[in-house]
Amino acid sequence: MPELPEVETVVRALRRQLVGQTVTCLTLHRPDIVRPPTADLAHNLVGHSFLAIRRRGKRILLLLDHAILCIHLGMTGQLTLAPPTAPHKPHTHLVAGLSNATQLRFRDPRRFGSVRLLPSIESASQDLGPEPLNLSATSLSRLLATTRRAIKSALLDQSLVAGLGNIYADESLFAARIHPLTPANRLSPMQIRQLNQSIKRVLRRAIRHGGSSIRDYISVNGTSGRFQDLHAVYARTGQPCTCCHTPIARVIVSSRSTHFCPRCQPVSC
DNA sequence: GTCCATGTTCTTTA
DNA sequence: CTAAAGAACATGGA
Repeated sequence: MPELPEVETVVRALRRQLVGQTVTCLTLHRPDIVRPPTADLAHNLVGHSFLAIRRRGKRILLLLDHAILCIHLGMTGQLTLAPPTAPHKPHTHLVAGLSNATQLRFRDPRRFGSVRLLPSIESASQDLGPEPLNLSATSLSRLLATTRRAIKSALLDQSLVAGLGNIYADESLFAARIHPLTPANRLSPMQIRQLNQSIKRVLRRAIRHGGSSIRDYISVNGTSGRFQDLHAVYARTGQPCTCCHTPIARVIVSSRSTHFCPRCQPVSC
């Protein structure tokens, strides 16, 4: 489940190896990962160079001279660099040959991922809230005041804040000691400051550890992240809380598994 | 064979 | 009308 830290890890690795490379050829094994379906990827990529690489929320932005290639990893997407001689893993949907004789490969068994051609950097932020790493408590407070949904549900909403998914929403709420079902607009100013700080700390620490390799996530050179070993609540149902040893509980919020410590994250009223 | 994992988008409900 | 909840998508693994 690539979320902000996993995407950031991929982007940093790609930046070192991909910037300056020119696309020499393109093979699209599954054209249905390209959106819109009418976009002519080969025409727009072959002969063009990658000028820069950025991340926006969970989106990977490869800047070309005339457009932006926007890649979303969905749930199981992998973006790797490999020599042409390396065998293709199943579900490899796109292969771009590069001028340094390596290949940029995109595989995605579940095909929730996508590859888009965008006209401008502004269009890459369409429907996305601010970056959580540059967010002030005041801004977060204003955003959360607009909804009465459970805070867990609000944190998953990319149009509110961009980049958190199920793992880091749960980990951030645990670090802030906030119950995931608390209505977003009922958090105290103190809780919001705590949450804002916790989100940043959790995300920075996860980035430092190369993200979480839960199921399919790997970085550009095929290496796994290490942050899954440091999760306090995610996928730890029934195991003792790292802080108070109470068994971690699991509830469903917004039809997603939500993990929390009933003692460290009490319902606040 | 059943159930579960989840990011996004579309549809339905309140 | 709007906000929120729910369904659907896809596929491998337990």
